[in-house]
Amino acid sequence: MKSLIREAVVKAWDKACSMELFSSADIPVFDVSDTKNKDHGDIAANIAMVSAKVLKKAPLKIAEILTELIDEDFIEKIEIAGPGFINFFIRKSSFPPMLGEIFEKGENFGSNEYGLGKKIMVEFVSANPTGPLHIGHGRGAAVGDATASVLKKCGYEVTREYYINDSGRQIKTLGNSVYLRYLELMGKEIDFPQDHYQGDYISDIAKELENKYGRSLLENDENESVSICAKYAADSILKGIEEDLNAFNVIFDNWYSEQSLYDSNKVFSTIEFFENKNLIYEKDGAKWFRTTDYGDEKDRVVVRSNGDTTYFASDISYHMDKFQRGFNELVDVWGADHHGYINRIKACIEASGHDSSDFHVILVQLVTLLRSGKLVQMSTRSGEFDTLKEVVDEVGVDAARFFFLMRSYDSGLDFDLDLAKKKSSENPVYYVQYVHARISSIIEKAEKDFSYTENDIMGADLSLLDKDEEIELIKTLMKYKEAVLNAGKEKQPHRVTFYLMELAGSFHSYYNMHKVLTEDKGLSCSRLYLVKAVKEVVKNGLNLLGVSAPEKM
RNA sequence: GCGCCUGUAGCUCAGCUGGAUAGAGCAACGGACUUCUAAUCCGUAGGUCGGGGGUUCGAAUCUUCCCAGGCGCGCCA
Repeated sequence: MKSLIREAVVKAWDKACSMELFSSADIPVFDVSDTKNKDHGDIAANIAMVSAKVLKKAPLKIAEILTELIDEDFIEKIEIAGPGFINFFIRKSSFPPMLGEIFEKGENFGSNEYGLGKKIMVEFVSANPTGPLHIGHGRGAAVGDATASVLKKCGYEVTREYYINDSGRQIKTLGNSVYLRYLELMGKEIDFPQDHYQGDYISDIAKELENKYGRSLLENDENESVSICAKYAADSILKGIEEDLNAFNVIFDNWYSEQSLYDSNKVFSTIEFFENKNLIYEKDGAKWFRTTDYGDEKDRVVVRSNGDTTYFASDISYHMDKFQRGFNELVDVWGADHHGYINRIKACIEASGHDSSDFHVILVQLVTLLRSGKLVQMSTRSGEFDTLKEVVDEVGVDAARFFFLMRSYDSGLDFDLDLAKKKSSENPVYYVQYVHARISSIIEKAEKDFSYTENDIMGADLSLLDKDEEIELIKTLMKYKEAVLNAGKEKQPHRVTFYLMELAGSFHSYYNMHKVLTEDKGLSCSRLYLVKAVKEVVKNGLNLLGVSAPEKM
């Protein structure tokens, strides 16, 4: 609709130019937007104000000229208001036919071609395989997954990837932690260091190793045993992570191992590549990347003076590899505490000749858990849970995902466990899902009690949809496309969540105001048509969020 | 000290690529179930958009300086 208005305005502009009413032929950038206020019609354009300067005419005069040159069937009337807004009132009857698109496109309704022809990778969670996922990872998982879904709907070819930090010091520490617990099981006195992994899951893994190897690990060389422990523990924890994610409806296309970057020599060749470009230099026995050349605050070490590469080194290599694999754009979902890392990665991307604007970091802010209005301690030592699995087990996948996506990721989130479980009006998940269940129930009744068939509904006379609430609902439905596009452009999946809450509100109002099923078959079927369209869009949107659309509640 | 994020109704937050009278949910108050699911709806009340300057036809939105909170500033990952 907006694009039709835009076309009409452009047409009028050209006409005005050819009639020499306007001096300039270049049409300035202008907005065509939905109005907030009904008195302002359905759609407003600000072209008169925007072009006042170039045309050297008063906005009201420009608006007057343009409106006289616009003549379209679907426009009922045009008004000039305020400082020069042109307000368009759309003929009511032009709204209901728009619903057809929803059924024609089905699952593809809402999709657009914004990212067509582009490959994009969304890398998210990527938690170290040294312990179970906690609630913060859950937020990252929900945000990353929904972002990926939205991007796909925006035409991108999307890959969801998990980067496994299965190399380096923390894996050694993990192996050591497990080995020590294993020794403990073998009856040895141990001294368990504070900086090792404290959780009970470490002892559980040690027990598994006992079952598998008996006492034989004692006989091996210690280094070898530790590395067996490390490998086993990382695999086992990673498997648990994958299970928890699957249970959370998050499926990755690819699991990418950091170690593989070393095995294939990619880390080394990346360093060499930048050394040849004179972007890596030696100082104090270490190798430094000249990230300050590209806007970073200080240069960063890639190879320590003891010869070990840093995490940063493999991470550069990893990001280079992403581009080499043919991705045009990269999205990384990180915890907010990693924000200091952005500039150095961007620096390397620029240094490698890629455009850092193709690299988007979604910084997900902290999650805190609330029970009975009180903060749940997030320490692993306390008896209270903080793992993703426990939260999902308690509140369910739908509520958890919806809550994570209910606000902008750069706002902190207080996850209220009691609210998430509550089956009442306070809980927004059900507010949206209820729409789907209600409509399902109406349709079932229409078929059973009234014997209205699918054909009756699809062939309904849409001109009967003329109530204000119906037009409102149709307008809201059509806004879905815009919500998806903006969510994709901005990489902000919460826009879809907010849209769904708006649509749900619009539907519930309508439902309470007008009965769908009546003895009047014609009217009933046209309303069923409308309501079915709502059902489609709700399902479509919930699907993007990874939340189910129940038939019954 | 420097950098990033945040500050909008009593609470939790949208709105931030500049647009008209700043929105929603919860909480509060008053109403609506012989009805397609009341997990719902309708209404009332609630605001110096943290504060001051600047940019312009127009600022919650852009800019600058302050104030407050969170996070980050390793040859850790």
